[in-house]
Amino acid sequence: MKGLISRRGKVSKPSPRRQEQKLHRQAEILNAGFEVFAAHGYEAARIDDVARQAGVAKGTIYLYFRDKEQLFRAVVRSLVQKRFDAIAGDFEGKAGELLRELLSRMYGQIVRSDKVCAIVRLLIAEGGRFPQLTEIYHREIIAPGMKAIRHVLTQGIASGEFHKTAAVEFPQLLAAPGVLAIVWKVLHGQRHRLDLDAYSQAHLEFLLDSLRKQTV
Amino acid sequence: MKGLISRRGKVSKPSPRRQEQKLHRQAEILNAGFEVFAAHGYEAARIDDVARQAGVAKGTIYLYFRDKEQLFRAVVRSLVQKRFDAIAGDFEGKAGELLRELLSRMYGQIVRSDKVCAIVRLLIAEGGRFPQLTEIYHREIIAPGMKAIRHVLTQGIASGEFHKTAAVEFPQLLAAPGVLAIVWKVLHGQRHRLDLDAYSQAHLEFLLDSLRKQTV
Amino acid sequence: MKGLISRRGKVSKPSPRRQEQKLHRQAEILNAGFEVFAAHGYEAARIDDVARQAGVAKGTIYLYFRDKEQLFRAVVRSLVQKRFDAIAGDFEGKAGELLRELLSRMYGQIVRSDKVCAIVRLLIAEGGRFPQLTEIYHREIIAPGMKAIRHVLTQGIASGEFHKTAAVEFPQLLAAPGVLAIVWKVLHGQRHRLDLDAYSQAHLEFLLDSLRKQTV
Amino acid sequence: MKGLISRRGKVSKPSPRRQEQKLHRQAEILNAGFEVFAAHGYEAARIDDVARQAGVAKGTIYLYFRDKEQLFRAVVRSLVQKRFDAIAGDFEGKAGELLRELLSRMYGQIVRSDKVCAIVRLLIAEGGRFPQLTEIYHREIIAPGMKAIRHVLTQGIASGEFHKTAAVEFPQLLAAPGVLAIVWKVLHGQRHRLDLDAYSQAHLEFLLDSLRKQTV
DNA sequence: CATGAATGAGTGTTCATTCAT
DNA sequence: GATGAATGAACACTCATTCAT
Repeated sequence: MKGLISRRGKVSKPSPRRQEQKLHRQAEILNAGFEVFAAHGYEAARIDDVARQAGVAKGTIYLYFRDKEQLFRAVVRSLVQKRFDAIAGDFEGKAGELLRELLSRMYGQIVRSDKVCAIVRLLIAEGGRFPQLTEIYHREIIAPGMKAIRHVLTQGIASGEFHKTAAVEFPQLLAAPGVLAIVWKVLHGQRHRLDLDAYSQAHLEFLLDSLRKQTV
Repeated sequence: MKGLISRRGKVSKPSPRRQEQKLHRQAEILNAGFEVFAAHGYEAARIDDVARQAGVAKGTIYLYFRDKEQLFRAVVRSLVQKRFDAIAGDFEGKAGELLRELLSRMYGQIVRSDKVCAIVRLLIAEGGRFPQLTEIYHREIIAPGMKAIRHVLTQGIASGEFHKTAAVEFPQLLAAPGVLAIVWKVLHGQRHRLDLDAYSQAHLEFLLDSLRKQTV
Repeated sequence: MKGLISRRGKVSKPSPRRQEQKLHRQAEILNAGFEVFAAHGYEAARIDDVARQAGVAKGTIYLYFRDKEQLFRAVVRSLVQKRFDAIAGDFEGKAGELLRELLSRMYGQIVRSDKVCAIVRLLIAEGGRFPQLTEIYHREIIAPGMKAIRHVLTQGIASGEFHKTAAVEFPQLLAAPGVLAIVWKVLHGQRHRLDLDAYSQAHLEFLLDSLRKQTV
Repeated sequence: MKGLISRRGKVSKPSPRRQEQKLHRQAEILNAGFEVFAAHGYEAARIDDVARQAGVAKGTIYLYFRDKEQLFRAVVRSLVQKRFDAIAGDFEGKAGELLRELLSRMYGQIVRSDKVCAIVRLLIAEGGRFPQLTEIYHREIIAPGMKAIRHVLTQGIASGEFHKTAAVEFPQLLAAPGVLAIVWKVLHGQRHRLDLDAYSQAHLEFLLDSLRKQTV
């Protein structure tokens, strides 16, 4: 009830205009927070920088988030929510085609995204401090992703296109080159750039070599 | 001879005893530094903690390293030097056996090592701040590792055991599941433990499925 | 108009009230800084002491001055600005009177001032580290002072009251006893106090003896 | 008695050789101390630098001086002892000649000496912290110097060469330009160099103008 | 609501002093 | 005696957090 009744006794109307502005401002702070946290990591990130980046005063941050830690959590959570919806789409057609489509999305929307790379770095760097965040990430992204891979595989096996494979147990084996590519980008950035087109193509071939039944 | 006789005629005795102790001290500080940096990352690491962990006074650290940054660099460099010598061993025998051996070492000595995982986390987390360090890592570890993989593949292809594969261009495809396992450990630690025995076994089967010529 | 309207449309109010307080704060810090630097010298001065003396928290100092050095520079500069305006006044009348007036001001406003003595000590002590500061002091105080002396002398010579003197070349000769008195105060403080009234009187007589034409 | 009997019960002979070396080393430390203290002041001086400059280990300093403060005191005292003996010589001849000689020595041996300037700076800078040191300086240097000046003046007056002057009461008036010259050197060092030859010449003329009886 | 000046606990670093060798 | 490695108290400076305006 707190806050619903103003000091003057009038019913406080959140004023949709205001409400909107508030959300907008919160979003701006979250964006700014992401940029700063991604650039420097949790400890090295300065609230001052977040505020400047967001175009608000330092104190304003504290109107929206209790402290630095809550800001960080909110930033990471906000990132999870938007991501990877695209992949959730269902696949139809031959298993080989599905696989191609899956990889295409994986590289196109995940590996290539600088934002995703930044998120991954952040999670790896700060995961120890904030295990719940990686938990969210696992639940929302990793598990569904593995489920999708497993789905394609079982479908391919059922249709006779693929032979039985240990990858059903460990869908990670299929996704691993994508993960490596992200880590590679994060670690070697500009200096040893991976040719992602060729790499993803090789990845697909490699998978099909492994999965397809001998067509003798 | 330089330095043996001081300007004042005093015999300068580096005193092998002292010298030894100094190296030992330095090693202790590096170890302590690794633990603290690995646990908290560069920024959040406290020199105080490193000192306590090493069993020396805070000031002592600065007798061995100019500042926190130099300590960190030294820590990371010291880790690179010791690692991964084992893998450099040469392989003889059938390509399939080589591959099995390679994976066995990869999982046994790298993926399973908590220390390696900590190093990887550290490099990913702080690589942006210290690009030279990841560069060293690339030169000393990644590049030789990729060369070893490529060697096994070309040998297998030459002997007719393996068919041609895009993995010769991108040896990363072979190693990727190992990298993923490390990242997995780093991210999900205890909570979603990967059964490494089964995983590595699946990895090997998956690779052989992909690489071996159809034996009809 | 710059800055009145912020990017977000918020009216930025420098708030004259705030502005004023800020200047007042700054002045307080400068005063405190002077006392502490004067008492201990640059190196031995503690920012903590300056803060306590100024009645603010340590961090506040750094809102107004980048670091200890900038604070010190600002302190010294602030001292130069206020000083010695009085002397700049123009003199009328007989040269002998002018001289008496000049000395009177010199002793009354400069030599007697504990603050001036402190400044001189500070400049002598720290001049090596901050040459620009003594440069300012030379430009703003010394050079004008010498000009004033020279003016009195040439006027006296022109009017036939004084004979030609080497002091026109070196006005320092006239001011020297004042400088000595300051150094004396700084060095011997309480212990061998100089009777400034008698001393300045002797100084005047000595000068007139030297400058006046023999009246046979 | 302490130290006279060695542990072995033999009478300990200080061994003149050793004794000598010890004094020599002490002297070297004092010299080094002076250079470092003169260059940086008491607080900013580093014992480390003194040791390096003296060519001994840091710990050795503490074999000769209890702590930094005692070292500083010893340095300053050692400087006083050697100085200004020359001036103590007695003067014979006409008062005007005596004065010329006095000034010649003052400028030649005091004002021109970089070492003296450094000492003066040191005394002014640190006198507040070490009043006893300036006291020594006053007793050993200033007072005798003033006595010498007074002597010349009274002799000149007695011989009828000089008329009565307030400078007998305040011999500082005679020496002041020398003090100013030192302060000038200390403050303006290279940037506004004083032509000491012309300056001292002007000083002499100025004094004689003031002191000599009208020779009409 | 928003601001940004103020706070002060906390950190990296220095350096006088000690002491085992 | 001489050394220089080790110590730890002390200090400049930072930055998350608060709060008067």
